[in-house]
Amino acid sequence: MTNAEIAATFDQVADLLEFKGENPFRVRAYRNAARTIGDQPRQVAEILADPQAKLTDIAGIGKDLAEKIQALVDTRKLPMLEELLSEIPESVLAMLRIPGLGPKRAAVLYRELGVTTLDELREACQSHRVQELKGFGAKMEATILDGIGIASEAGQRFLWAEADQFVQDILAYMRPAKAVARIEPAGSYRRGKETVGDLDFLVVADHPAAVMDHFAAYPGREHTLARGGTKMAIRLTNGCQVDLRVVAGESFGAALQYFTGSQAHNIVLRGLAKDRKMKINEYGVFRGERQIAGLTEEEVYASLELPCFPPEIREARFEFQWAEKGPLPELVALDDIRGDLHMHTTWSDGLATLEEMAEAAKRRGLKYVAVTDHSKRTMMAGGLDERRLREQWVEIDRYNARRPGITVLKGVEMDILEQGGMDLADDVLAEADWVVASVHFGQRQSRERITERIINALKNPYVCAIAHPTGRLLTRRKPYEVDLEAVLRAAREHGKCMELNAHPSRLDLDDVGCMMAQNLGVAVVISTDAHSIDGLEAMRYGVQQARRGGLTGADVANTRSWTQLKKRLGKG
DNA sequence: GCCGTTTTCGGCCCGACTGTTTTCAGTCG
Repeated sequence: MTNAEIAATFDQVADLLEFKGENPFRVRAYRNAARTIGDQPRQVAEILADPQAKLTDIAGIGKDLAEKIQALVDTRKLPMLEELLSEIPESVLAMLRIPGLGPKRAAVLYRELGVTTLDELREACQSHRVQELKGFGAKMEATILDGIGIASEAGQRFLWAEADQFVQDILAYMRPAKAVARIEPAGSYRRGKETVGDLDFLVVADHPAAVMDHFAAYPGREHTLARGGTKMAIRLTNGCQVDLRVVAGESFGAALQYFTGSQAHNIVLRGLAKDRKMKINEYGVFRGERQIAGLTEEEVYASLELPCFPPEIREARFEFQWAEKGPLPELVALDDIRGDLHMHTTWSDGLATLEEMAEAAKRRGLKYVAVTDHSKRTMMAGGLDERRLREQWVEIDRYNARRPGITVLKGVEMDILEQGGMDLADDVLAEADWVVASVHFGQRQSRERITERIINALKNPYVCAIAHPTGRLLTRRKPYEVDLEAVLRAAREHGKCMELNAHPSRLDLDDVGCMMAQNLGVAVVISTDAHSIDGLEAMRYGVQQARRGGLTGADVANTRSWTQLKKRLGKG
């Protein structure tokens, strides 16, 4: 059983316990465990098999949860969950996705009206049986009825790049308003999460009502969900919820820290404050009644003798351990990237010529690019055979001879064949500067078989990196299954790199994958797999995800010059 | 259910908004 499956199981247990009205801290223990296991860089099955390691060493996993994880790994079953599901039908959990309807009221609906599905709930609302219940009323009934539509499409998250567009539009609308002294986006958007569920904005203003009036007139607004003295929430016509919070200037730092989260990060932070007899809220840091910080985020963290963590790592995963050890390592930044090592041209399925791609990369400040068109097996993408590849390399030589101010490397994206062999002969690979190997065919093979094929490619002396190592970039459907940890171990053994392929809509090797690579000491290459000039822009999304995974410049191979990288790869 | 320089019990982050109440519980982030 994979970490993601175990996490999903614990989340379901938490939902059911919450529904039953169990001790909220017990519920939180399951939620924490789900998050921690989901973020684990190692598969827990591996940890269980390792005599040196213990599950209870993971923060938040005690004796009981360790036993439950063991049971899940051994039997794929959890007796406790089965017991819960025999008491409560799984379908009632859908009710928890209705905004404004939590476990307490959902339990009442189930207990008093026997509602088990969203359809039954709609019927109960329409026949006005809901407003008769104690604690409910006509308004609540209407809210629920409205929310049923949302619940069926709930869980919808937006890709960061999409959310970025919404954010820029809102900022462009809000910033010129007289009432707005300052506005900043916060939340998971600011933390650079791969997907964003809703947007949070923080505003400094003297007259909150004027800000909210302006916000209420935003052209993209569909309707207002809530509005109070300092807080307002709207839904956009595209379905995205936007929260706005107005604060005074002297609380700006505390509020920005608070609304950036993550929630787990804030819980740890407030716990640390409490240990020191201090209190943190969105207005500031307090010792007794006295405010001792709040103007800036730096000040808030400094009051607890902590560094101002970059937003991307505020997930209570490793940042507090980092801070204990000393100054934070410098995370990799877009400016650190010197070359892009995966892109296509009109020689195979790219839209721009070799020269256009090189010039566009140069304008982005890159010093080198590897042109990595497909190999012959990828026929429909116009993959190159040995002869065509050598022809392309003649063109590359000719281009480089003009001293264009950027170095173009002779590369190829070579298929790992269905049977496990390489699509190109070793003699031609030996002439290449940069070979990335990838799985395009036989994606439905078993996890073991695909893992074996990739590990086999890592043994080839001319292969430099594995492209789209988790298969997420290849298809909009389910990616292939692979044992990423085994692949990374093999990469370490053979001194190879792992690619993080970035694309605005999908990323291959996510933040957790980066954490795994870092733990195992495998160098990551952030590259775009660009098929057009605009595709090169995706580098920023890749860097953002690498930062979330805690990677520094030293962890990322293409922050080095090509000369240094070549030396490291043992070439020339 | 977890955790422990207040360690085996008694804590566990904290405040805003809503709707239902008439002082507050539920929900959300």
